[in-house]
Amino acid sequence: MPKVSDAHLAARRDQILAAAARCFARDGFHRTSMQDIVRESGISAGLVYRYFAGKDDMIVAIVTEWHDQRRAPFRADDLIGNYLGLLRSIGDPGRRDDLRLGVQVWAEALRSSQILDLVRSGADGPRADAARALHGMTDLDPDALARVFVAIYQGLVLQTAWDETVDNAAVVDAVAAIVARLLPDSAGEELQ
Amino acid sequence: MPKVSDAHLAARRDQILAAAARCFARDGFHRTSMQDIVRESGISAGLVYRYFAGKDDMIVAIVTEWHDQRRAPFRADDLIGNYLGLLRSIGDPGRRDDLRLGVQVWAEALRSSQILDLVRSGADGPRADAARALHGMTDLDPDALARVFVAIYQGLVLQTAWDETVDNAAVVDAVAAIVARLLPDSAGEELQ
Amino acid sequence: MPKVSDAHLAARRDQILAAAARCFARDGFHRTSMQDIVRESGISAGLVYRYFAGKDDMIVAIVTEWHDQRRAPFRADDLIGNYLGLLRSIGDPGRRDDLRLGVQVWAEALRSSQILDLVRSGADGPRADAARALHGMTDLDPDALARVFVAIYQGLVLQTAWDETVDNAAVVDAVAAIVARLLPDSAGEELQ
Amino acid sequence: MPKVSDAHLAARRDQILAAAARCFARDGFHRTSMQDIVRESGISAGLVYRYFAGKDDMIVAIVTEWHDQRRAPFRADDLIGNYLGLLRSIGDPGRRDDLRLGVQVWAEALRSSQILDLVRSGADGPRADAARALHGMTDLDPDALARVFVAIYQGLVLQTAWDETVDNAAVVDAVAAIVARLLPDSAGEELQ
DNA sequence: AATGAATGAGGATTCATTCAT
DNA sequence: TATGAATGAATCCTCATTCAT
Repeated sequence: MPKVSDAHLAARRDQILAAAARCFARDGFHRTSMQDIVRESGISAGLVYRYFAGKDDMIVAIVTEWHDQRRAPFRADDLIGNYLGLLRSIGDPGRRDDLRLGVQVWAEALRSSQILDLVRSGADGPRADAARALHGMTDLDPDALARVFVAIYQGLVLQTAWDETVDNAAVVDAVAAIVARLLPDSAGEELQ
Repeated sequence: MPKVSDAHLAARRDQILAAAARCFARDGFHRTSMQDIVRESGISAGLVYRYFAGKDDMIVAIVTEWHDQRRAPFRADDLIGNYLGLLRSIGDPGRRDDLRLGVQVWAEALRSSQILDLVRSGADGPRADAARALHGMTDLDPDALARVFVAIYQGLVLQTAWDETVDNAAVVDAVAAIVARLLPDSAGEELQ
Repeated sequence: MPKVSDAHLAARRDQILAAAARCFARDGFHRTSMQDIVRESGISAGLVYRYFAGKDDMIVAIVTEWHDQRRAPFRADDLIGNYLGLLRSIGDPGRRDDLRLGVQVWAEALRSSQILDLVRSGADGPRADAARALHGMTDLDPDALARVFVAIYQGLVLQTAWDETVDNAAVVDAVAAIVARLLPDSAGEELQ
Repeated sequence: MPKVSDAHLAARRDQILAAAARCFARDGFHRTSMQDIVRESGISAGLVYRYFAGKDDMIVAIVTEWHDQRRAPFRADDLIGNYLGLLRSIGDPGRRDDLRLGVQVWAEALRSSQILDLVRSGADGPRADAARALHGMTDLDPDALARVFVAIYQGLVLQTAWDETVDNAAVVDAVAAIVARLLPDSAGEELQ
């Protein structure tokens, strides 16, 4: 009976992960010490290790969660609308830490094949979906075009992480206009 | 006191920076120890500290150099040609470490305002130049459009750093086609 | 408050001690964590502390029990037979952990005066008994001879703990022969 | 040129090993912290790790050195004299820590196969030599007899480690007398 | 100029023990 | 009685940096 509820366990885990995410977003993975996370989470060092085998394990958990939250777009039927919505969400002030964390994850993927696999599995699927959808909508290479759209997303994340004053709406409008000219047929039905 | 030539000093400095760049590209800034750099450079620890005040100073030097090498494009008169050339250079296998280092720098810019300033000063100028040049070439917002082109560059760097098998030529072709449709007037004179 | 029977309490205690003995025999006292014992015993950490004040207390309990089981020989009237039986028991495969634990106890006795007292009180009495019995049976110094016989026992324990393939029977035969030559009068009546 | 002499390096290493040996003899391997060794040696933590890869490596070095110092006896032509000299040396007050360390090593050999190999390789050779030499000197099983003599040595080490008041001379005399009766032919030439 | 030995604070992780349930 | 979540001091080890040579 001292065994606490699963909800409590899950909440604790989230508490640690949230604190870790804040730390990682602020200082990067390898300038964040476990003590930092302990302080930020208000949970003792020993307990953190009951939830995560170590720092690396926590990083993997963070990245996994990060990607789980970002799966939706690129998939649905309203591809372009979803994409533009995704771009728009980059401008949400509440997502600042999210963007920063994302950039740290990108860098970490270059060091850790495990992280790279997570990042790729989160990006390759949607990109392939997008490429498939682009078939027939344009005479340009659909795979290349999908890469370009992903690149725009990534670059905008980066620029916004660096500088929150980026005029997101203007960029989204520009991208929408580009899309409209590249895929004129889709404009009527798919643009929001 | 055997005073050595300035050329010798500069060569030493480059030797250290080159070794550091390899280490940083491989392991990131904060998973690279000074010992790693000492080993990789073949230069003693003590001497490294006569060229650089510390690790942070070395990171700044690396980033400064990294941006100095990337200044040219976006400036010249043949803006679009330069841009596409820049994109194309991402596919150069010899630049792999460069791309990886770049991604690490992006992440580090989120931690260090000094690095952020360097990164911004390296990006803002060209982007402003580009925006100015785009004035009159299109009815889209030039600033937003410039951001989009920078984003494409950044995203392509990231995707290529993760996966060297990216079909760079196809992406460059797609971007060229996009540019041609967005800026039809410029096509004749500026596209390579 | 569900007061349980004394038998239950004793069984619990033995369950913990048996698990601890296995752990200690395998890893030594100070490379065995309380968690190891918790795992091995299947009893919760909290409960372990209701039976033992702490790890040191458990070690004392283990050593006490270990010596209680080893008191018989050297005392009885058939001194030599008992001694040889004791040597023979070292070869019993079922006592492997016992031997290993014994060696750990010997080492621990060098650290803890409490353990040393236990070990000595377990050894000094029998040795004195043996010395007394040897009086008149030999012209050698009885105390020294008793020490030699104890040493043979200890060394054989050690060698067998290290290497279970030791030919115990051959060693016991050799010791019996030595005894027979040293104490010829006793041979007829006392050797098994 | 800041590279110090090999003699200095060796002296440093010995300084650390000597301090470690004192600590290990006092507290055992796993109750001695690296900080203890740092304090005892007067050498900084970082430097210790330039000489030894870690605690385990230091233990191995200690055990290796310990056995190197104990190789001589059992080998020479004057087997019995050497053996008795070895027993006698156990009583040397200056070797107290040595004995204590030895007992810790015996216990550690049960945990670490690397230590066990060292211990065995230090003991098996001499024992085999002794057994060979005993062939023809007695009608008892030479291998078993060799084991008994080794056991006497080990047991005497243990008893002396526990209690420095053991009357070593009396025990050595007793053992000499036993040897004289078991191996009467050898008495004249080999006993000291 | 150049070396690399030396430092000690700081890093991740484990552990004996306690306590709310 | 019994649980196991929770603690935080202590452990092993690494690292940026300095300094005698």
